[in-house]
Amino acid sequence: MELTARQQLILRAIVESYVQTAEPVGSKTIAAMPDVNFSSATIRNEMATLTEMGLLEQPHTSAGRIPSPDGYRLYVDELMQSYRLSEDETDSLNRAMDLKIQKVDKMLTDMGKLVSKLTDLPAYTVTARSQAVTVQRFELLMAQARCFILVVMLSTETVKNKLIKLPLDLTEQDLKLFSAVLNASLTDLEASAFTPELLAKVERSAGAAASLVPVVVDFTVSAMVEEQRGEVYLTGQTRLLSKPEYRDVSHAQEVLNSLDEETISNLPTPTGDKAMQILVGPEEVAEELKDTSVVMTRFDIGDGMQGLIGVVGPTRMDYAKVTARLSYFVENLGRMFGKGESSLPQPPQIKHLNPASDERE
Amino acid sequence: MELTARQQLILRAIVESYVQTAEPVGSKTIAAMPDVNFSSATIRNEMATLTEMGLLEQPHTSAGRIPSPDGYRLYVDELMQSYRLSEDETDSLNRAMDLKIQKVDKMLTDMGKLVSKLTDLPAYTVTARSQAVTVQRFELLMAQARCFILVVMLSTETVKNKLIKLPLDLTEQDLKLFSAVLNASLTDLEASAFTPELLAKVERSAGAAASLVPVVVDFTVSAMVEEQRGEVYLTGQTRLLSKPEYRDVSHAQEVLNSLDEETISNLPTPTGDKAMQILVGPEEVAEELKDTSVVMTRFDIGDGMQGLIGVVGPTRMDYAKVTARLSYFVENLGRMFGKGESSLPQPPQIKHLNPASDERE
DNA sequence: GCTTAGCACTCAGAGATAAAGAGTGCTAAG
DNA sequence: CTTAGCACTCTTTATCTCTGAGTGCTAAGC
Repeated sequence: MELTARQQLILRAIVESYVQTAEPVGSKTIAAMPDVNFSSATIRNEMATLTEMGLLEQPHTSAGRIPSPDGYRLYVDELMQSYRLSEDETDSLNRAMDLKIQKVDKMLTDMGKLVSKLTDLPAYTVTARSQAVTVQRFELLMAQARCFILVVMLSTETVKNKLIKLPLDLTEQDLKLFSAVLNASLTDLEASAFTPELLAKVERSAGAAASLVPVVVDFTVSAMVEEQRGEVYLTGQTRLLSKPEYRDVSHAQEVLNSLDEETISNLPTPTGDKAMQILVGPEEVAEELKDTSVVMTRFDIGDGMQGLIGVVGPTRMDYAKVTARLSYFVENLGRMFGKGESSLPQPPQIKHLNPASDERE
Repeated sequence: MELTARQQLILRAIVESYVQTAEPVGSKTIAAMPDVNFSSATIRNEMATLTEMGLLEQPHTSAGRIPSPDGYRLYVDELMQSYRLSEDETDSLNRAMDLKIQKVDKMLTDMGKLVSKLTDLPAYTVTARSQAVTVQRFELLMAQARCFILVVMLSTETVKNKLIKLPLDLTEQDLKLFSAVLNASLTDLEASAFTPELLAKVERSAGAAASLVPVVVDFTVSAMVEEQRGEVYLTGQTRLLSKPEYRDVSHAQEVLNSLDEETISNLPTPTGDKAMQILVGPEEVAEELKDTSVVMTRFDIGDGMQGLIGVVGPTRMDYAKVTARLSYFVENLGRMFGKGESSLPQPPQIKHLNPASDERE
C-alpha cells in the first residue's frame, strides 16, 4: 500500500509541525501552509485514511493528529529531507568543536558532552567492542624504593598504568628481567588464556619479583576486560527536562531512571552499512522508553579508536536536524584531534597554564 | 537569646517532622507527639515566638510552620541527635560497599555513585587541591618503531601516560638520554616554572629527541594542571526529581542546570578541624540553590589520595541520616581499597574474567 | 469522481464558584 | 502560665459551565 504524493506531503507536514510545536496538528494548520493547495476538508479526509493505516494517532476525538511510531518510521525512512545546516549553525558548531581534546581517556566523556550540547539532548558514547584485546607490551619501572610503576600497552593502543607499592626490595635489574618474562609469556594472549598453569609458570620464572605477579596479573586482566567490554558514557540527561513531553516530573523520572549505562549498553548497534541509525521507541529495550527515540552513528578517529555515539530524545524530535548535526560532528571529529599529532607545530605550553580557559559554557 | 528547653524541643520536632513529610507542620501535629505534654495552644504561642526569632517561617497565614534557613542551621549545629544506623542499614551499606574499587582513576566516580545511592541524593567528589603538583619522574619507553610511551609520575603519586606517535626514528638509547634530561631539568618544578627559556634549554640538550619536547611538555603541563585543579565528579542528579520540592519541572530544571561541576567547584571547602560540614542554602554560590543544602566531608584513603565528598539535597533533608551514612561510608572507605595492597593474598586472576559480575544494581 | 463549504457534535482546558479543611491568633477561664 | 474555645484566614479540591479547536459527515460545486 503505497502512499500517494499528497498523503506523503501531509504526513510530512504533520510530523514536521508536531516536531516543532509538540502540539497535535489539525487540518487547518496544514491547509494554511504555503505549499498546500487543498482545503482543510480534503486534508481531513486524507488524515482519516492515514489514521486508518496506522500512521497517525489521535489523542482524543476533538484534537489534531500526531504521528504514530510507524508514522515516524516512515517519515524517517522515506520522507525526511536532509536538513541543511545554516552558515550560522556550522559556525557555532565549529566554535563549539574548537576545543581540542587532550586526553584520550577523557575523550569519550568530552565527546558526549559536546554532542549533548550540540543537539540539546542527552548523548551517550560507547567504545567499540573490537576484536579480542591482548597485551602488546609490559614495562615495569622503579619509581622509588619499594614503589614500582607498571605500564601495560594493549593491542587497542591504549596504555594503562598502575603504581604498585610493595615492601619488596628489587633492583632495576630484577624489574627488567621480570618485564622480559611478562613480555615473553603474556603478550598477545586474551585474558581467558591466562590459565592458572601459565601464571604459575610465570611466577616461577619471575625470580625475585615473584610476589609481584598477582598484582600485575590482576591489574592487567581488569584493564583488558574493561577495554574489551567497552565503556558507556551518558551525559546531559537533564536536557530532557526542557522538552514538553516531560513536563510531568514522574514521567520524566521514569525515563531518566531507566536511561542509564545499563540500558544504553543493551541498545542494538547499527547494523549493515548505514552509518546512521534511528531507533523509534525502542520498547524492546525498556518499556519506559516507548516514547523515546535514539539516533546513533559510528565514529572512527584515525588511530584505531572507534565507537558509537548516540543521542536520546523524545520520539517527537527533529530527526533531520539531529542527524545533520550528529553527522557533521562525526565527519569533523578528526579536526578535534589535530589528526594524529598536531600538537607539534605551535609552542604549546603556555596556553594550558590557565585552567579557567578550559571549561566554559 | 537562648532557647528554652521547650522551644528547642518544639523546633526539633518541627524540623524532624518537616524533613519527613515535606509538609508544613501545625501545632496539633506536634501536640500529638508522645513526648510532648502541652497543648496545641501552648505550642502555637511558642511557635509565634520562634517565628519572631526568625527560626520558623509560614508559607501563608493558615498553614503550619516550616524551618527557616536559620532554623535548620540551629538544628544542625545544636539540636540534631546523631542518627543511629540500624543493623539493617549497616548491613545494606556493607553490602553496597562490598564491590571492590579497582582503578584509582575510576575511584572518584565510583565513590560518587555509591554515596549517591546510599543517600538517594546527588553526590559529588573532588580530589583535594593539595600543595603544588610537580613531576617526580619521567620515563620514555619505546612501544614500537616511531611510537613511544611517555610515563609521568607526579608528586601526588598518580601516574599518567600518553602514547606518542611521531615519524621519528629514535633508539632506546636516545630515549634513555632524553628521559635523563627531562628528569634532570623538569622534575620538582611547578608548571609555572616551565619558562620558555628552560624549555629551550631542554630542547637543546635533548639531542635526537628534540622534536619530542613540545609534545612531552604539553602533556605534562596538562596533567599537572588537571591534577592541581582537582577534578569534580557529580552523579545522581536525577535523584532530586523524586523529592517533592522538585515536583515542578521548571524548578527542578533550574536547580539541576545550576548544579554542574562548575558550581560544585565553587562550593566552600570544609574549614577547621570538623570533618563534616553542612551548608544550608548556599545562595552565595548560586541563586538557584537557595533551597538546597550540601553535606560534605573530607576523605582520605591511606596512600596519599584524599579529597572531598559531598551530597546535595533539598534544604529539607534528613541531615542526621545523611551525615550518619556519609560518615559511615567515609570511615569504612579503607575496606573498599583492601587497605594498601590487599590484592596480594588470594589468587586474584579468575574473578575478574567474567565482566557480568561487575556492574550490577 | 474528487474537492470543498457548511454544520452539528465532541471533548479537553480554562475560569469561576462553592465547599471543605487545616491552621492561626486571640480571649477568657482554669 | 496553660489551655479550651472560637472566629477568621486562606489554600486546596471538587464541581460546573463555557469556550474553542477540531472532527466527521453531508451535500453542493467543478
